[in-house]
Amino acid sequence: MSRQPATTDRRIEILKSAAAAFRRRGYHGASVDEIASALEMTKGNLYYYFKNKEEILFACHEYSLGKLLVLMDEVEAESLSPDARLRRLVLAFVHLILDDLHGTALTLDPEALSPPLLKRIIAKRDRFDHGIRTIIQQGIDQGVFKPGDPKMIEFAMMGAINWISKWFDPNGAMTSDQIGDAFADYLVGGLQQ
Amino acid sequence: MSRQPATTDRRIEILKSAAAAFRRRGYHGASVDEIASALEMTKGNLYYYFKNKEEILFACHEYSLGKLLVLMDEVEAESLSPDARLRRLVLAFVHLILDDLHGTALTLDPEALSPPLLKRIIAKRDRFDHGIRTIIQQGIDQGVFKPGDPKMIEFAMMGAINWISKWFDPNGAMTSDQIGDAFADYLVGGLQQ
DNA sequence: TACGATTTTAAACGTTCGTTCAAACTCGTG
DNA sequence: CACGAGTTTGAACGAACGTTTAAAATCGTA
Repeated sequence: MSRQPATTDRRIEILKSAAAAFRRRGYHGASVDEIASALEMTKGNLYYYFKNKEEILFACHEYSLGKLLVLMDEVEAESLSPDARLRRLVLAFVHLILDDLHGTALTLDPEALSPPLLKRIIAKRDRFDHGIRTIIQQGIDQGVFKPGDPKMIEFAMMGAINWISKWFDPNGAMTSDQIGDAFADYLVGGLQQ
Repeated sequence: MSRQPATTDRRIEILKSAAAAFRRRGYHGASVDEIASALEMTKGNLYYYFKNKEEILFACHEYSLGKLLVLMDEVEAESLSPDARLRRLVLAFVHLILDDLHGTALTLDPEALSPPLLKRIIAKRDRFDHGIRTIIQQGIDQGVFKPGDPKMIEFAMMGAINWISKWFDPNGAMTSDQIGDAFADYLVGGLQQ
């Protein structure tokens, strides 16, 4: 286990501050100065760690999607029935979004990225989407899920989960555990026949 | 039936152009000039119809929410069972978003509004949320829906539907009819026991 | 046609923002 | 202590943007 260089830590701090700012105001609404000030650094200093603002947004997406795909790989490695597998993914996804990414997931407007960077993000997201869809299709094929269009169902599920960041209140009554359970019950339970 | 003044028509055209721009680039990412150019008018001219950019965003939200609440009132006036009523609302909601508002609904970042305007938007949105939740609660009480937290279920439903604007492609294979049916099947059908 | 109200224009403004850069500072190591 | 690489600063820039404004154009109507 080699220690990662100090700049990596700093880069991650910047990403967290940037993600928070982007979440609050959107990519164009958040200023570079705002991201830097939250870390008590000057905005010029950010450019020692990142080439420009767009690269920061890109890194945010890479970070989130990376975690998501690791999650997917882990769950795929387990031998579970489609419904158990889907439930585990929903729970883990909700927890990842709320506890780790603090509401940030696929919500940080990717359209703000220039085409070449956007393409790379979409490619990763597609891998995740495809994984979910495959599980749904398997569930339908095996008769544990009601018949339906896996693509539409997956879009609905992902929308429901991604939307959480719009209403979640860390100081509110609902914990991420409760939200995860409620969502799994509704989104996966509703699929079972 | 009195004809509405010409300025009203022009205002609506502006709102449509603005909504499209806001949808593409977000409120801060879309420029006033972009909104005006699409209508072949100068940006200065916009200020004859609206006080400022924020008022345009506010009017977009008022317009959308107004339609949503009219919808809700219409459905409430019909005497239907909770499941039929919820299904009708989901279908109408999907159609409203896709056919009429062209993907715009509660997605146009409301957080960009200043507190006083935001408050008015939230108040309207709450009325709609409450209406949906009431139907879900009635369904649970009457035993046609599985037990669950109406608030979480409503958040999940609204998230799924609002998210449609992120992936919908007007030139794609899915029509708004098909999407509506698929969503109603999954979101309402999954609730029935 | 002529008048007044409505609508549009084009230029200018003040500000904010992303980015650059040369100089200054920090800190571990020889 | 001295050196040099790594890091931070603060000021400056050019461009983009929202908004204002006075003048011009348009249009309905008498």
